[in-house]
Amino acid sequence: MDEGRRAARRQVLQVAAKLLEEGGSEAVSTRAVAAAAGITAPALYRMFDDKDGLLAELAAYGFEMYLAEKREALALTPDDPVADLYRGWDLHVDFGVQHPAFYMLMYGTVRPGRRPPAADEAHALLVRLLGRAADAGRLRVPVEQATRVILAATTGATLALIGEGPSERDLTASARLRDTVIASVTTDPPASPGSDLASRALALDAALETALTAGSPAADAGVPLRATETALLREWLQRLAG
Amino acid sequence: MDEGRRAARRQVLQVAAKLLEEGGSEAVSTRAVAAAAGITAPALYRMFDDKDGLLAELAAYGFEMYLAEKREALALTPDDPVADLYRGWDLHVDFGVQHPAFYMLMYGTVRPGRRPPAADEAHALLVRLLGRAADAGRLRVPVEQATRVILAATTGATLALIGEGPSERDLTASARLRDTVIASVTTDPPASPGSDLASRALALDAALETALTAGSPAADAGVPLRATETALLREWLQRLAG
DNA sequence: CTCGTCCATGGAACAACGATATCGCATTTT
DNA sequence: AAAATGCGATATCGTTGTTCCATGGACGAG
Repeated sequence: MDEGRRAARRQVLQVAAKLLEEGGSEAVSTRAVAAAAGITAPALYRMFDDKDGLLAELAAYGFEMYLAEKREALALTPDDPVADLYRGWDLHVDFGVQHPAFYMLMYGTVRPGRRPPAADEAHALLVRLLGRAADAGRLRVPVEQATRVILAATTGATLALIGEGPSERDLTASARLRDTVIASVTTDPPASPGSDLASRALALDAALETALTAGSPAADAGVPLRATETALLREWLQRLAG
Repeated sequence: MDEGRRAARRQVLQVAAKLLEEGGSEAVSTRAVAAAAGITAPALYRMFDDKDGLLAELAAYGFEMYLAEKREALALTPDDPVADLYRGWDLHVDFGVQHPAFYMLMYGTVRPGRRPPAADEAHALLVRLLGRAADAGRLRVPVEQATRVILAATTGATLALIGEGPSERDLTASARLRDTVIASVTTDPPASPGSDLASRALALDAALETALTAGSPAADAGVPLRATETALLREWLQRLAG
């Protein structure tokens, strides 16, 4: 009857999860969990060794919920690895603001020595996402480094959002940080040569314009071309941009 | 004799800080602090109302240390607001990894309702730094938003570094995130027209190169210039870059 | 069917914690 | 000088994490 054991554990974890979501981490005491689960304190101590053991399994339970949500939502996108990164960020932040106590338990409790082993699954999911991006040639840094950067930024943004009350919550900062960080580790989709040429030509033309009109007369001292040459150059630039 | 009160408070806070740094947050119990400070529990409860009050003032004490370090180090730079942002990031992270327990108390304890009032000083310092950058025209987003973005990214990076053991600590991720985030809210320094021209000319030349060598022969279909014209254009671009 | 052994169980208890009331003493006031 | 007042320390309360020990039931042997 080992199955009964696991079912009992799961039921205890469910009631502990309910206590955590409703009353925060302070509501999760061994006595409260045991009483709410209809068992006695020593029984709970036989299931999970410590309170730390209970909290560790509770965190694992949270990661299960998190991964279930995330996998379900990510399965919809067929194959755009970078778009999956954006969706992954938003799902992570959403989970954090909708389950703040769980999120604090899962990501906010950092102890210099301890690393929650349950977090490795979520870590692996992010690594897999980034691995697919790397396989598609859309990553400009190693997967390992991209993982660290994205994870740090995501948890920072989520914890900041949790810290603000639900009223003054400003999602634009999270969105900005998301766009910036993801753009910094990924590369743009292969653009058509024409548009790339066009933008660069326009930029060079604008730079020439400012260089020529900066200091009134004889301003072309910084431009190592004759006036006729720059004129023809700018005409070609216009044609490239067109 | 109100001064004696404040001196006593300060001494209690100092011994509490020592307990915190040596034994982590678990070592900071009202009894331990009172015993180590040579006072009794009720005396400690008269100085600070609650344990939360003690922890709040302890966090304020930490922010004092933090701001002292930061102001001292930042005073050295005369006036390059964006460089100050980089230094501010590194100082923040350094403080976090060197005082993990204090950092967790100051930045890691986020409760949906409570905001530590002592953090406002550090927040104000960052706002001041960003305000100077904005005055210098180096900010491309409002100060408020830049503050949120930088603070979230910094705390995320620092908490991640604290979470890793002191052995496998990887500072490159923090540096990469720092460069990315700061670059995303600031604008490049007004470059001299010459160097600006040079970089843009080089970029356009590279784009031309890829456009020409992309698809084997007759690749100049996307370049609306004759072969001789592109040759002369590229020569001028080289001269601009030189 | 009865008995004995083994083991999970749960009530009770221990230690430490946050927090407070009661008592004694010193100082001040009339 | 006697009463009043304010302060600090001892003792205490309720709660938490954790464990001990007696109890009771399950299960195999005779």
